[in-house]
Amino acid sequence: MTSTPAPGSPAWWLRRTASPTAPRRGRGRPSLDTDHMVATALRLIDEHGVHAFSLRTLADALGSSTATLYRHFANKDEILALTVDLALGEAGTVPPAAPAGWRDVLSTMGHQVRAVLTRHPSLLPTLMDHVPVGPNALAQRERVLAALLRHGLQPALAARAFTAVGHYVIGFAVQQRESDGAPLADYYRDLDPTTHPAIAATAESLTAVTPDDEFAFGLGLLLEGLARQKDASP
Amino acid sequence: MTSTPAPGSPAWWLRRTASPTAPRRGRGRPSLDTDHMVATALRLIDEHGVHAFSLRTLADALGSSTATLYRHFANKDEILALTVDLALGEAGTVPPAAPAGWRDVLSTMGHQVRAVLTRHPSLLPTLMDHVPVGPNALAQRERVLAALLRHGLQPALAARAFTAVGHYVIGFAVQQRESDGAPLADYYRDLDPTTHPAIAATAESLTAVTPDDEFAFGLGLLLEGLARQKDASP
DNA sequence: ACCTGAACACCGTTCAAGT
DNA sequence: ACCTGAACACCGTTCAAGT
Repeated sequence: MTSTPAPGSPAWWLRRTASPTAPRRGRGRPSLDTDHMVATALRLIDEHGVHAFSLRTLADALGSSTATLYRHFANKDEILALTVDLALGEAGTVPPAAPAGWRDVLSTMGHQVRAVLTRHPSLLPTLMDHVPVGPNALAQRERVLAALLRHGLQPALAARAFTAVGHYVIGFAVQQRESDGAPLADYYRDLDPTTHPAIAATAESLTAVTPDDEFAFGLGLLLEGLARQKDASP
Repeated sequence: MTSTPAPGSPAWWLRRTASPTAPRRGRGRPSLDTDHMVATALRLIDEHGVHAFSLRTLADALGSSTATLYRHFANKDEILALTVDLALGEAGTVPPAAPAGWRDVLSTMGHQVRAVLTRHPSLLPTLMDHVPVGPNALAQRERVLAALLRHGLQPALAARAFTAVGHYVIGFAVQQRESDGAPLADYYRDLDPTTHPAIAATAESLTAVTPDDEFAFGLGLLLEGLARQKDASP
């Protein structure tokens, strides 16, 4: 009895990347069909949000039918996972050409992933659902980890640092996301100061800084903590 | 033209908490119906996962019908938000009775929220969807921020620290969540070492530590970074 | 006044029937 | 061999009809 791995799971990716239906670039006929379908899905999600994305809308945009989609993908989750991986491929080469050190590697990675999320904010829910383990995500993880090891970080610290920066970027994007057109900080500031004095007091200072400054501040804080850890057990 | 706030949004919570249908504890007849419905929803989600949770299953469990649910809640999102807030209410009193300092406050908060997520892992996707702004979430934020201010943290740093710890706990829970029965670390370790040498090398060290140690390590790292920031601009 | 069966407009997924 | 209309079993939400 062979178990069928759930889409988006590591085992599923292993199966998919090993299968002959996986897109082959370089040699042979590239399966442009699949690539085009995923690109179309990404565009639809960017334009109308992941909430409005259905297999019927994708089939319509492709001039096909929903049943045909199942000849290219196992199910909707697979399409969403491929969409996220396609967007992560836009992150560019991480680390940069000549990183000044491990801090530079992680800082660049953080800003590049943030750029991807800024370009595709609708992907945030899907990105949070599963740890991305598609080919582009794996390639990025490999590049960054290799650079960190090259700069002398211990393996355990390198892995944790990669995860910490990734989580920070996603967490920041969630926090920054507006609800109902008004930032969360406005909501906190308008709370009754007598029942929530501390929230109101701290909300004032929240709106003083720009999102970019806030992002850089938190990222610097994270790297500072990592540096302390590195020096503590070198 | 009055805009109808989206469920789960700050504006929506303002409307709901101000409405007479909101549960009133202490005085008058408590609307045990609503509380019981939310508690049942939480139990169903705990038992069968948020994926299997539908209004029909909730109505069946209550011996009622889906249409009746709409006399108590605006829609499904409202029920999910109330479920998350109910679970957050289990976090206990944060900060502890006699915190040794702002580090103790944040550390306790981190461990308590982690305990909630351990008890209700199925709530993770819902918790990531929206920043929780229900009554229990607000009360916790107020308590923690007040304690941080009392211990001398600047308002801006206190707000950032609260958010950073919250994001860290959620991010850790996502990372720890297993997929397909096998931890993510196993997947990384089994990758081809020739194509992904750095991932394989760092994966070995990932499985060496227990989740509890890993959690405490990362939290300590975060607090270390915050301490540096506090000392830099007091 | 309060509740609800049944309908509505969807959804992901499957498959017999077309070419 | 490849595609797809139509069906299936759902879903959240609404409302006319019951009591």
